[in-house]
Amino acid sequence: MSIRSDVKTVIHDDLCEINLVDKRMVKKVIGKLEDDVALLELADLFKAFSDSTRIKILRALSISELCVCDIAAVAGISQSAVSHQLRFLRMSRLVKYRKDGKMVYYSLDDDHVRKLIDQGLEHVKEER
Amino acid sequence: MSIRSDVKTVIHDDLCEINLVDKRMVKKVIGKLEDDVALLELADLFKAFSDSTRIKILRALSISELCVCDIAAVAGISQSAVSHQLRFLRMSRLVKYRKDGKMVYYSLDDDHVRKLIDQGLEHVKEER
DNA sequence: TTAACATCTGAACGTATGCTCATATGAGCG
DNA sequence: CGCTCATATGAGCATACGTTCAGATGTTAA
Repeated sequence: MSIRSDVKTVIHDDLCEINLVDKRMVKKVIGKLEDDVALLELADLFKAFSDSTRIKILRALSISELCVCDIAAVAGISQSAVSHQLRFLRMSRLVKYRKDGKMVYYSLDDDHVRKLIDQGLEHVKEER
Repeated sequence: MSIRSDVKTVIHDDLCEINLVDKRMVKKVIGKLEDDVALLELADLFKAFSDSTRIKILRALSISELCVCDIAAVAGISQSAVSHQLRFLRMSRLVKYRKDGKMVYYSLDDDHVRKLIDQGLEHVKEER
């Protein structure tokens, strides 16, 4: 019930008071900012790209559709690890798959994925 | 010294032998794939975007330069947490800063960062 | 100099993450 | 049917990560 007077605290709801340097700009930024759910989804999207195994898989699939064991060969990791990561990518809707007998072939679900990887690679390459 | 006969094992160096379904395609993909270091850097780049606090900070900075305490206000988290994440982003060379007295103002280091966020947002918004 | 303030930093702690290992499922084949 | 192969999955474990807390640093102003 009491009003917090802790210096470090900023009450977020109504943008008050304490410790704000440029109140107007803070309001403006909060106004433009996407809602928390969207930003969480955005973070989760990038999370899919943030592991070296997964990015290798995604990059490989951006070159060609591949079956699970060939993905493992390309990425140089165990089939089990690949399978776990593919599940992650499937659930993130970044890859799709088709079954052919006992084989399962994976490919990118969406061209955005390719674009994101390309954009990222561009940045990485510039940093050299 | 002994040659592994474990079925699950694929010797990566010379693309051999066991469990490869489409040997030609595997070779082709490996040929096109960036080297491990580049892919690791790529994963690290995306890692910077993969946390909801960091993406919030980056997105806020893509709207306007802000000082630390205003970032904390916008993101709704403690100044200390912000500071730790800013260090991360600084070391990833995604943000730059200028000092003005005791204040420190952060902004995006590079337009690629903005592009990546925009591209990601586009994907997220389409998924609805 | 002292006080107040903005920011930074290290340690500690709980949680999330990615791997391995063992095993399950499910298709093709003899 | 029973075997093999391709893939999937659950448990367990070690490591990585993000936060908080306490305190350090550095700047401004009285």
